[in-house]
Amino acid sequence: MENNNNLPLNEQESLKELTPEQKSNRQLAERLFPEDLPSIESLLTRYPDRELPKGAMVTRIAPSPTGFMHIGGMYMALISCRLAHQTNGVYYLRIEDTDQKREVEGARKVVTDSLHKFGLDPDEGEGINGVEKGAYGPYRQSERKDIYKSFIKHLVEIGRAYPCFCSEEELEATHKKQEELNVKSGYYGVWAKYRNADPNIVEEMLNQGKPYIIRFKSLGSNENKIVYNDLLKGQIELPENDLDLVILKSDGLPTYHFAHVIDDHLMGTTHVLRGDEWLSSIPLHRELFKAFEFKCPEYAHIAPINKIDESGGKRKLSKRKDPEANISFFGENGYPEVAVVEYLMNLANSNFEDWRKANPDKLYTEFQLALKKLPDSAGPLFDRVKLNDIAKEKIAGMKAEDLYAKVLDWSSKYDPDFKEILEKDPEYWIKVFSIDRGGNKSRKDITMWSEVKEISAFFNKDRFIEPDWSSFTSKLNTDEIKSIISQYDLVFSLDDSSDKWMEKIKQIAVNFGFAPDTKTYKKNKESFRGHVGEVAQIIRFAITGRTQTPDLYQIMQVLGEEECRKRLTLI
RNA sequence: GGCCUUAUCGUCUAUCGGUUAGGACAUUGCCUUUUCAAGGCAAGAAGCCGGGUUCGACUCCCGGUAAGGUCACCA
Repeated sequence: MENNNNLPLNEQESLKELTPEQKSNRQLAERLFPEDLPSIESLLTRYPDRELPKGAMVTRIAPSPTGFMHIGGMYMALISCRLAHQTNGVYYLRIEDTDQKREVEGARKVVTDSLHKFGLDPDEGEGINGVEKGAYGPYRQSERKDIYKSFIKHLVEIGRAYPCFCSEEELEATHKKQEELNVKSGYYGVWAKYRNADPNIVEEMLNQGKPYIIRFKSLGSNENKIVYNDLLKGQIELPENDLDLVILKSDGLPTYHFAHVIDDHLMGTTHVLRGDEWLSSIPLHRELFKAFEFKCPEYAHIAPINKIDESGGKRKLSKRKDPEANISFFGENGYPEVAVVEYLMNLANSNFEDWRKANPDKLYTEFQLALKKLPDSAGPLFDRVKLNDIAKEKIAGMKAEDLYAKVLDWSSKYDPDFKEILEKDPEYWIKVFSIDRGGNKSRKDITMWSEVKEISAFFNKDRFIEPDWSSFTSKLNTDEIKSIISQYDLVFSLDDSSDKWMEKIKQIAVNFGFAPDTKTYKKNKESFRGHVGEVAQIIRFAITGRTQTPDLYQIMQVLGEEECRKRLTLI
């Protein structure tokens, strides 16, 4: 059995020899936490140091379950994952659900599913099946209440934490007063009402059942500086923390600051990668680590992904205003996940794209991500155009079969109509997707799966719409266009080789006063009305209703003779 | 307002005192081409401002300016 007050026996025996202050602290701790809590010693044994090879990094991603997976969170997860795995370390997931107000149903699943989708499943913590793995759990902060309480109780015992009964109004009032007096605002020094409160008063408040929170008793001074070395930003001088900040909320859950210190210590995190909004909390966190005599992890404070806002300023991608802030945006539009990942890799280490160019076939995980090369600037702007380019490149490199599978998968979720069309004749659609695909001259015309239906609409024989010739501009008149098409209808054969096919179009072009190729045309522009391209364009438009398509010869091969004839006689 | 961070082509960035300031995306042009793409080649495009230090500064220092962050019982 645990003893109740977490004290080694010999100290318990010498309880009587404590100073009055120590004694009262211990009584207070007992009064505040009468429940049976695990002892610090037992916790420290329960979470032993990790046995990892030298240089191994233990990283984590610690989202709060808001039902929304931010692209910035994914960026952080990617970097954390790469760094840990590159060093044979551990990358784990911890759910930071200490804010009950923000609790959203099914939010954890959004996190695990998103991570899974992008190939960033954690080594420890909750997986897609909802089951936790790993020996350093539980990995949900709401399930670690007793752990936090044990440590807070310890802090009270040693006089480094105390209850505060201030109401919201009271706090606001001090803040106002501080503003009037033009002094630093916050709960500190003389402004910390309950910092050195009379034990009797505290006891009375407690007896009255007054609501309270627990504050950390800071020993720092705003006048002093601490020197901190950020993995990204280098050496930074910050003022010491002197605020008695809340560590345990009235709902019995810890604040981020406290949970961070306890969890990252117990779980053996070596490198904390987090948003740079945390940078100014470093003095507090350092003091907290010191209070427990824990070793401080290394930190890298990473700037968020931004966008230009309405007024021209930079702002973090916003959950409410920017659809692309939500990682699900990319799935809904049908971006290949790997394109998003590689875009993010590029943001993380700008030399990634050079590596990618030199190693087009390697997995991105073979790239050595350098912590030192993470940008230490103010935060990049999200560049959809650049992402699009990467996506096009990725899709162009895919096999027709894989493309079919991906588009089918996407459609079954977001476009059942297209799914049905695709499933009707898989072989046909794979042939469609094979056009201009493979080799190094693949078309880069698809950015996301959602575009495929529209781009390949003319391949859908059942729904082919008669081309709208009024939108077609040509130096040829309607009669000539009609004549070209009917002439072509007479001569074309699907048995023709691509050369022969070309020959026939050239012949028609010549009949109508066009040069058979661009070279001839350019040499002697005056003698021709144009070159064969313009005639081919007419046939293209008749067959597809479009001016931009892949190779027309192959299109006709896939469409088949009957369909081609049908379309050539429509006009 | 205090404290902290950041500042190079339109965008992401390289450079760690001496470079014609490099690359990628985007843009434009040319070549190639049956169209459209792709591809190849090329062009335009940048050191916030002002002071220092130095033989020499994008790089180091100081000041200004601008942008971002932080100053919660949210993380």
